[in-house]
Amino acid sequence: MTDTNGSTPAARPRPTGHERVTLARVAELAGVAESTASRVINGYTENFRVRPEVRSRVLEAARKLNYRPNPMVRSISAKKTNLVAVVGWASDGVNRTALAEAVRVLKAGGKHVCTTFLDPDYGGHELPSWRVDGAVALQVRDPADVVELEQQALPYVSINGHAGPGGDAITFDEAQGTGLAIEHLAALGHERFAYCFLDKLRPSPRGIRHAAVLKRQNALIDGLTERGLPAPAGVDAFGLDPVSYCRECIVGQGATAVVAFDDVVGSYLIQALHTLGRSVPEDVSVVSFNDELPSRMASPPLTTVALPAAEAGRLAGEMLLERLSTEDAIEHRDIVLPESLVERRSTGAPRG
Amino acid sequence: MTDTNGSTPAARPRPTGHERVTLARVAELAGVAESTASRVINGYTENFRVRPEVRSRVLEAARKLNYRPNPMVRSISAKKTNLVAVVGWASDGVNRTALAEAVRVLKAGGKHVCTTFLDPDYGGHELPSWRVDGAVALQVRDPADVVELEQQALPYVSINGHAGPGGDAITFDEAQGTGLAIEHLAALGHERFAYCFLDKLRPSPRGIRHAAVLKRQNALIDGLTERGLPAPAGVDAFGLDPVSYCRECIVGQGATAVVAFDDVVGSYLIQALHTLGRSVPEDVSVVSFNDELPSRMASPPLTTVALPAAEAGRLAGEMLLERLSTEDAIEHRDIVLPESLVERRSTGAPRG
DNA sequence: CGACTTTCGGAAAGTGTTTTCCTTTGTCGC
DNA sequence: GCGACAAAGGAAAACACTTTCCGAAAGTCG
Repeated sequence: MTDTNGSTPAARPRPTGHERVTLARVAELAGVAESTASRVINGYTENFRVRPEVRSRVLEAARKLNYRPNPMVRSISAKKTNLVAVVGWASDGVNRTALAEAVRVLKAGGKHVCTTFLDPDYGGHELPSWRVDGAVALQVRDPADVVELEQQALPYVSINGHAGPGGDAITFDEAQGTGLAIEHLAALGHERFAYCFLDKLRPSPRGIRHAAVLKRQNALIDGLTERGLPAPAGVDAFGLDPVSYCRECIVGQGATAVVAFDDVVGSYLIQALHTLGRSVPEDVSVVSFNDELPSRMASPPLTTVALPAAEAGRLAGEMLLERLSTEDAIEHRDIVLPESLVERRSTGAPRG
Repeated sequence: MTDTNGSTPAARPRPTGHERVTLARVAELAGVAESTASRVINGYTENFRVRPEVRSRVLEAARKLNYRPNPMVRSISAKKTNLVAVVGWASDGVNRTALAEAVRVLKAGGKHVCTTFLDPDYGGHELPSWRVDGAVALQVRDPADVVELEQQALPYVSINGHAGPGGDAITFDEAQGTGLAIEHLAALGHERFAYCFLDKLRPSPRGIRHAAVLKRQNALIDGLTERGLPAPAGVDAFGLDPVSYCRECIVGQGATAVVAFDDVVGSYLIQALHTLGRSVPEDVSVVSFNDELPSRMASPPLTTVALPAAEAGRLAGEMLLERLSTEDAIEHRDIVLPESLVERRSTGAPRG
């Protein structure tokens, strides 16, 4: 440190690498064969015993050298990596919750998890080139996004999105959830609906929107049609800020009930309606989706359709562990989880 | 293919694995040695030439077998993995923007990036056990979070957080940014300030809060003291919803200017103040931080202190690439990026 | 005391690539 | 026609570990 160019003129200081400490060096220091060191360090008990003295000598040597086995090498003979990739991008709270839960389950099952930023918005479509044992796919909308997984016959579970024949899909029943919202609002006496997404709130570089956007919209259209109610306003409103949206698509169209794409959109709507001098729920009722924090923090708190995100994540983790633990082929499973309505204070009977 | 149980009765169908296609199989099919196949596939030109015919035979064989070199094995002799870990969790928009940009730069530099969910909230503190060449650390607050990186002498760059002597730190000048906010508000004539975090909005399992929460708060306290103004209200307000906060800490304390921790908090404040019948900026001025989307969508749009998140990410990526490309030790760099004030419509002179 | 079984631990093969070091073949100048 | 030299590509070592196979020492039983 003090003498910068002193002692070792030829040997450059290798900040990375550090003359990697290998198993061979540990074995040498402990005075045993590599195989013995390997078995001691991995705690083998079958067909192998060592005297406690040798054992501790090996462990001591490993500790002293700060030995870290190279898992890359380890995985080459094991023919598995214990790595699970997350493909796709957890763009919102529901996906993040589900992912976090799936990761928790997978970690508890001894797997390592790493995301790859596979979202096309974040650097393209390549499969993780470092081999993984399996994958969790997040909200894949385009079947093309899983062909790589299918081709490599990699076990995978798709959350909130599409899965091919080689994987499982866990999705939310958007039609049923939207049905709950319609039912609730219709029972209160609403007849004129609007659907609100506020696309400017979530700029999507590739222009691909959350699959749920369309699903909820279509379910709403279908549900209203079934009940003989007019089609919702606002489905083709793009590029509007919240206040403009409210003016044009709610007030302007005489809508008394708004189905908001999610809680964040719902929160903005309430705020914008206030700005326009309308109150919620007296003038306009708002139902949102997801039951995330914003729905509770809004004033009034939002009536919202809750998605079982954590359960989806847990299931995904468990199903993937199951696929990883067997050599046998498991056939495609398609699990659709029901949504539920959480009634808060943003909905009420329409005026008059 | 036609005879399902014909030739190999013992060999179970291995859904995973697929009898991995190795370089040896490619070489065999092409009728060349493994070494030749390897060199062709990697496009070697130095000290090596092949007849075009052989070259194309190899490439054709690789294509036909859908050959993917095993990067695990490759990394063992290369002594590097081309993998960069992201440790920490991109909890908010600023960190996410910075991360996305860093990832973009790193990918452009030929690295693979994978996050490890190293946030203590998401599964504990272990270092990625699969070897990586370097790391991007996100908002590490506790120096203990980088000791592993230091110990392994891994090149790393810390964004919006602490770095030890072996890494670089890129941070935002929160004191300077907060100073801009104070200056702006003081110039308008405000004297009674509040600081608002709304902790309930961001539940943090481990109870560790964003480092910026305290930095901005302290900078505000110091800045006000310097100007001989009273200490801000609301710094010790915990567990309140937005409306309660506004009632107790703003209206109740006679504050006319609020510094909000970020744009989301600022948006909620505006909404809550409306609920209480106060208008922004006539009754209360609000300045937030980050300049994310919510600041533009709020009504009125928020005056906010912008953080150069993308630049931080870009710098982080470039500095890490630099560290990765050289064997020489690079000494610790500490880069502090200035913040800037974006004036919108949530601030004005206090009433009368 | 000899024939066993344990116990302990080393030697070596295998894992899929890269890379170094060769050998073989063809071409050119004479 | 023959030595030299380049072109083309194969054989084998190296990489860091795991795992199988085996041998020697030590204990156990009749």
